[in-house]
Amino acid sequence: MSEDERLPQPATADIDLVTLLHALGDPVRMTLLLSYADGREHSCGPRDLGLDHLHKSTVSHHMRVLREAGVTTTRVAGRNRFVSLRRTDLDARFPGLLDALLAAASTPLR
Amino acid sequence: MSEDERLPQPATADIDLVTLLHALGDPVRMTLLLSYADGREHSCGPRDLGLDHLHKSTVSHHMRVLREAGVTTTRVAGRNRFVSLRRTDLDARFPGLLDALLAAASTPLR
DNA sequence: GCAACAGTTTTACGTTCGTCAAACATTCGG
DNA sequence: CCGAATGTTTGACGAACGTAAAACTGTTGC
Repeated sequence: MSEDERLPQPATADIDLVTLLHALGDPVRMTLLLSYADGREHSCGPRDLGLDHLHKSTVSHHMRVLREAGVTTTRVAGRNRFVSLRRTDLDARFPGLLDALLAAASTPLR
Repeated sequence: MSEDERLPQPATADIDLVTLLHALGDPVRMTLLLSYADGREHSCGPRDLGLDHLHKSTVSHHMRVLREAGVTTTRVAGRNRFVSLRRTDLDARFPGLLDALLAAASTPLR
C-alpha cells in the first residue's frame, strides 16, 4: 500500500513566530529554505541540496525542525519524501514575511 | 568626562540575516524587540520592560546579543545606557523585513 | 570621599543544539 | 525473497545557549 500521506506538521494558525525564526536562524536550514523557495518539491538526500558535507541523519534532523516549525510540508510517496515550502500557509499566517525573508536571503553583503 | 558614546555594533552592511534571525528566535529577545518597536530609547533595567522575572545580568546578555546582531544600538550616557532599534539601518540592509517581523509579532494566534 | 546606582563581565551550571554513526524501518527492483 | 535504496530514529559527544549570582566598572549625589 502506498497512499500519499503527509508527515505531522503544525496547523497554519499554530505556527509560532519565535519558533519559525529560531528554525531559520541556522545556516543549514536557511540554505534549505532557499532551495525550497523555487516552490517545487525536493527529496531529502544531502546530494540534492549542495549539502554533501553533512550526514544524511543531520539533514533529516534539520528538515524535521523546519517541518515542526511550519516552514515545510513533507509528502510521503513510497520510499521517497518530497519536501516543499508551505508558502500559502505562511503568507496567510504572517503576510509579507516570507517574501521579505527570501528577498533578504538573496541580498549579498553589498 | 561623559561624552555620549555608542557600544560596539556591526556596520549596516555587515548585518547577517541568519545571525539576525537567530537573535530574534528567542522569546525574551522578541519581547525586547517589541518594546523597542516604538522607536524610542529604553534603558536597560528589567523593570522598564516587563521582565521582572529575569536577572539584570540575563537582560544585559540578551541586549548584547541584539546589539551584536545589529538589531539595536546602545548610547552610553553617564551611568545609563539607552537602547534603541536600528530601524533605518535594518530597512536599508533588508528592505521590508523589519516591518514584516513587527507585523507578524503583533499577530496573535487568530 | 563614599555610598548608592546602572549595567557589564565573569563564573558556574543545566539544557538545548548540531553533528555523526549505527541501527532501524519501509519500499522498490531483480 | 533478498538486497539495494531512501530516510528516520536513537545514542553519544562537544559546543553553544539561557540563566543566575557574585564581582566589578564607572557615575551620580550628598
